[in-house]
Amino acid sequence: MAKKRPTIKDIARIAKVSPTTVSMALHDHPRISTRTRKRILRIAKRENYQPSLVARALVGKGSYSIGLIVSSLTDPFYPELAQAVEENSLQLGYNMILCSTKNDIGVEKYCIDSLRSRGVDGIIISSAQLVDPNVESLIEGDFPTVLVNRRIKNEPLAERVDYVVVDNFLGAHMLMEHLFRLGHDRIGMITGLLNTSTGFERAEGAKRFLGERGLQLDPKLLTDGGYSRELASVAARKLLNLNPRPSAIFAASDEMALAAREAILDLGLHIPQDIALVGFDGIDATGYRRVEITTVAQRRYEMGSMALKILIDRIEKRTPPMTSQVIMKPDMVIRDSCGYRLYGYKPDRSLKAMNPTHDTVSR
Amino acid sequence: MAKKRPTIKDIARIAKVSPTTVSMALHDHPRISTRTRKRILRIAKRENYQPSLVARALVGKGSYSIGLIVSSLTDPFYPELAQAVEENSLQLGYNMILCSTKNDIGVEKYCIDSLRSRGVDGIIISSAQLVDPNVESLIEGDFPTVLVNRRIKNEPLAERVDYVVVDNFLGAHMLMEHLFRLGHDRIGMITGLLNTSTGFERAEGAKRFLGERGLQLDPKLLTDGGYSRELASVAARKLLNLNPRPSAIFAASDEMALAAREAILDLGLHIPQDIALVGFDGIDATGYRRVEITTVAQRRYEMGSMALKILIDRIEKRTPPMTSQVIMKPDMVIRDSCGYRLYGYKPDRSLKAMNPTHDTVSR
DNA sequence: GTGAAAGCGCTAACAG
DNA sequence: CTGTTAGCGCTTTCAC
Repeated sequence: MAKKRPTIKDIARIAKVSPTTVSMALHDHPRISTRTRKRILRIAKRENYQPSLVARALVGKGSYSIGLIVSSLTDPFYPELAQAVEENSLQLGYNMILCSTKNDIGVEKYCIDSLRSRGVDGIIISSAQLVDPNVESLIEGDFPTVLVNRRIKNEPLAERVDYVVVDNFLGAHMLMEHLFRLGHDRIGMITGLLNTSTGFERAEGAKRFLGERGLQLDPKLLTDGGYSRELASVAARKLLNLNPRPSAIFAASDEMALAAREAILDLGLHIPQDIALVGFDGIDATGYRRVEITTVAQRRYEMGSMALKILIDRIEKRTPPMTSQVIMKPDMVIRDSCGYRLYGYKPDRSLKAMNPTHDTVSR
Repeated sequence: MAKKRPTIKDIARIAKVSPTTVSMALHDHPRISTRTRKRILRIAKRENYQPSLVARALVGKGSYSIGLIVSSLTDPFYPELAQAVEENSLQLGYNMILCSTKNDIGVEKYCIDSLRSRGVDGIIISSAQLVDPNVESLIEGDFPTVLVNRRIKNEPLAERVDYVVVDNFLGAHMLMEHLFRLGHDRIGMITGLLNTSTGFERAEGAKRFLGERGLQLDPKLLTDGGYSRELASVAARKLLNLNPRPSAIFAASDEMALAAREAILDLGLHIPQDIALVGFDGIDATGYRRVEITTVAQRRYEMGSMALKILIDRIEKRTPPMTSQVIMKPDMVIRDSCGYRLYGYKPDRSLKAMNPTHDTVSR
């Protein structure tokens, strides 16, 4: 039954001073003489005193805690992001409360409410939907919020919120161009959640690429993977049963690409000889030998660190409504799943250069 | 600047009752007439009132939050565990504060201190070391604590703490027996952290297996992988350069097995023809086609759920010092990395049966 | 049935 | 330099 820990009063009593003095000593307040401060610090340490952060939070200075909302740690995209947020939080004296929504907007609301009741100083959300009432009311209430990975669409709110995302249009474009230059015209697509910016933008990016070349996307080649392993698996099978079969599959996430890979291999088909495959995200597994899936990588740890930094700045420096929106450039990583190393690009397919790393827009 | 949310006083004022009444109405206290309760509830909802959990925590009823301490989410063993703890916590009205220690006992101390200052009602620790002063003082202070994955050794404290772990001795034994029956005598071992129960017990289990058969473990065949990808990689290379080369490698975790796999493949060797490989944990990647590593699987989600359940019971039912220690049986999953499907067991190597699922010891 | 008052642990005026 | 007082938002006796 948890022996209770000493309070500031206990220390005060032992040190024969007032709680105020103890409080100030603990905060290095100049008013307190060095001698008594030292004495108090010594006693506090001896008694194993730890100030109650809940009392501190109540009195109103902030709770030194933040919330992180993800879809699910089970999705390999998130752990590294969460790790980054956690490590950096701790570093700065904050704790991180983690919530997962499983992409359910109702759960998301519940999480946000809990977090706010808990008095967190800010929230990082990586599970936002394109139109997300929960996020909207956070912004409207001027509550310190940073979106990461997925952003919202609704103007004018979308302009007022900080975010760190990857350039999904560009990523999709790079991947499609890669496939196109390898000679693929009939590309099956397994989409992510289309009500999220990542899902929507990746699909849109792919379509635009085709559009620019006057190609149409056969609706049959568009299947819904919903960022789930299971859905992606059935989507892949659907694509593979098409006649004629697509010569390549573009999965909007590596998790789904991995599922597609199993489906392909199950049919006894070879990658890339029989069919090419690309993913999106750059999770570790795509790089394992004999897996070797071409993808577009996101620097997830960095994204988490940046999001946290932005949030803490917002909280501590009370920076004015100066929005910082970061759009990172994804890194193309070409592996064996499309046949580039085997065949190279077709000479008759033109190229367009892609470039730098990431850019920040502040205004 | 975060518009501030209504307090119980605001609601009281609007409803023209006292804060007491509001509080009781919110808690369905029988004293309050149904009519006024309804009215208050309605107003509370309209004003979007959410009780401050920090105030509630301060007043002493418990904070409805718990802490989860892991080594790092970056290690694929943990995300699922964390997800389980989080989901089930939320379900029960708790929030989860996540901390990662990177296996540093100092960081662990810092995490525990923060958590306690935050008034968490209990802590689940998956990163304990065999002798872990931080865990010890938690137990001594009778603070609700559940160990998961790794347990402590020090008697008598080790007897008094709740835990959920897998039978690492058995797991190692199963794996060794599998290799042995396939004809392997010269088995290289990449160990985990030997100052943790998992690392120690897996190594020990392997040694015992050998010992029972009158075989010695050549010290050269013992290398330290420290549960890190990088260390495991150099350990694997060391083993592979041995002359004669071991005919099999036993990695104490799947992460390390994956690293070993890369090293093996880098040398142009074939698995299992040139060398067999086994891991431990049952992470997803081991099951991908063309990866197919034989391993011993832990039900990580279930372990997380159980640990949480035990913790909450301890917190809410204030169950007396009735320790519940769960040792789960690992599940052997035979894949292609040892050649069983290719060659089968050698007839001259005897078998011993293994069995059920998990058992609970309560006393 | 309802309200007033005290207090959880801490901080921040305001006095001395 | 140090102590007294009040109050953060809520719950809980104890009166009415």
